Amino acid sequence: MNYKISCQDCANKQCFVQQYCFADWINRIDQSKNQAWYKRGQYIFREGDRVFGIYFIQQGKVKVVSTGLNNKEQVVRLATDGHVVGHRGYGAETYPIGAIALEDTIACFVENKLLYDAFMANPKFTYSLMMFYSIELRKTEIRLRHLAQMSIREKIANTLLYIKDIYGINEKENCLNVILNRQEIADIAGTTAEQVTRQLTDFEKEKLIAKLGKKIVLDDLEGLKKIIAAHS
Amino acid sequence: MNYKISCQDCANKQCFVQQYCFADWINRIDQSKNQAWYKRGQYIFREGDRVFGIYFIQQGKVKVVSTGLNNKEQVVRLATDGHVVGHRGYGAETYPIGAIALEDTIACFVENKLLYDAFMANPKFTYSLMMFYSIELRKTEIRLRHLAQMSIREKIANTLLYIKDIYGINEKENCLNVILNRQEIADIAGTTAEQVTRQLTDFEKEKLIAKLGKKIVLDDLEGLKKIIAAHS
DNA sequence: CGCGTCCTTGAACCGCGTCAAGCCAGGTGG
DNA sequence: CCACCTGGCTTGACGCGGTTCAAGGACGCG
Repeated sequence: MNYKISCQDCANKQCFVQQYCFADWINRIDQSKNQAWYKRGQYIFREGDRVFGIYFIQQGKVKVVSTGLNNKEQVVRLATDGHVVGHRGYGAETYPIGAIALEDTIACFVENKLLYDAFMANPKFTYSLMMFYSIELRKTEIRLRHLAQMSIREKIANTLLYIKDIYGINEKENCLNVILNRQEIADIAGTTAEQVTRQLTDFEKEKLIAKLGKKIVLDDLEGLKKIIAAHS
Repeated sequence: MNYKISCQDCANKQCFVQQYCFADWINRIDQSKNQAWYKRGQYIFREGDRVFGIYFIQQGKVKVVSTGLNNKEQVVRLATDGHVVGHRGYGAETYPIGAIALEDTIACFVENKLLYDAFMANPKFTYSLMMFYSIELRKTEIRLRHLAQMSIREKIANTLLYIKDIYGINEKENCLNVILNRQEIADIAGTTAEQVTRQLTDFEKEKLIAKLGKKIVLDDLEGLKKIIAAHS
């Protein structure tokens, strides 16, 4: 399965190109875009790679990480369908962060020069991307405060809710729509795998969540929200 | 001193409007912009205020803060001439963060509707703002990782360098171009005033910095950078 | 069945936040 | 000009929360 899905046939109606570019520009982008498949764990790009363009996630789940001391990963953001990753502006030569697929993912790559021309010709496209960044910035600033001020218990409750916000919940089983191990959750929360285990066990005892194999069932959303309520 | 400085006479050549709008649009914005003076400590806007437009800092120094538990402030960003504050998109009704002047500041306020029209008519203007957000996002993501992983010592060294990056250094005395008390530094670093005192004293003993009244002299930039080197 | 990987749990250590007391400098008033 | 006062800065002591280390358990896979 390695054929290219053309923009006309693309199921992702969130795509900024689809929504906001003029028809002839969708065609131009369609023709020169580069589409790639990534398996779970594969890098879409790494810290330090040169920036040649930006990636639109057509379908899948991606984490944006920043590698810190002794290879400790900090997840700075989770992304999914319709989101954009990797655009750090022409100012930056190389990526300050990396992007890794959390499950099988399809991303469309559009190269810098073409993008710039599209920005100049499609005001709504540029505007929508600007808004996207603006919203991401706001979210990141809030996460910043949380990481700085929350206790471990709060951080982990918060992380569960964050994952739910981005990837949603499986209707049938009421569990998080993505499978992450303890270390990966810790990397998002900004703590260690041991603490995640401890807190998840506590949450389970308090009937806030349940474990279903590797899946996490959110039984009591309100209860989790109450834990972080002090941080609004 | 409360007259309005017109865009033609404005000394700030970094301004996105000045740089990237067509002449007739500069005039339109000039006519309807609202210019305001703020003294140190005054709010430009508060958390929860309704969003009516965005502020361009003509001149001055501003901190963007987010009030957490028991009124603890976390500084999410420092801003200065030519920067933009307060634009959180039309999606958000109210400000999730507040902006406070760190010293006397002049800001130009442009209202949402006019802005939108300007975005649609001035591609380079929109583009430049998009880039601005993109860069801010990158910086915030990096700060996120730092807050999550650095020790207090590293956080404070890092904070000093951050302040220097934004506000620069006084050529004559080699000291930071802004006066902040211990608590304000702590709010940026994500720690307490006591820890700031301790570390500054340590840094002074190690000849990395010196205290000149309320000013902080950065004697050994390389030494400070070395402290945080492990976090690249 | 045995091995590897991830999860769990306990215990020890330590960094950091908190509290409290003392200090210093600048400002004010007698 | 000095005494006092106030607010920020400094320093020490203490206790808690969280990281780290280590050992044991559960589960899946060959």
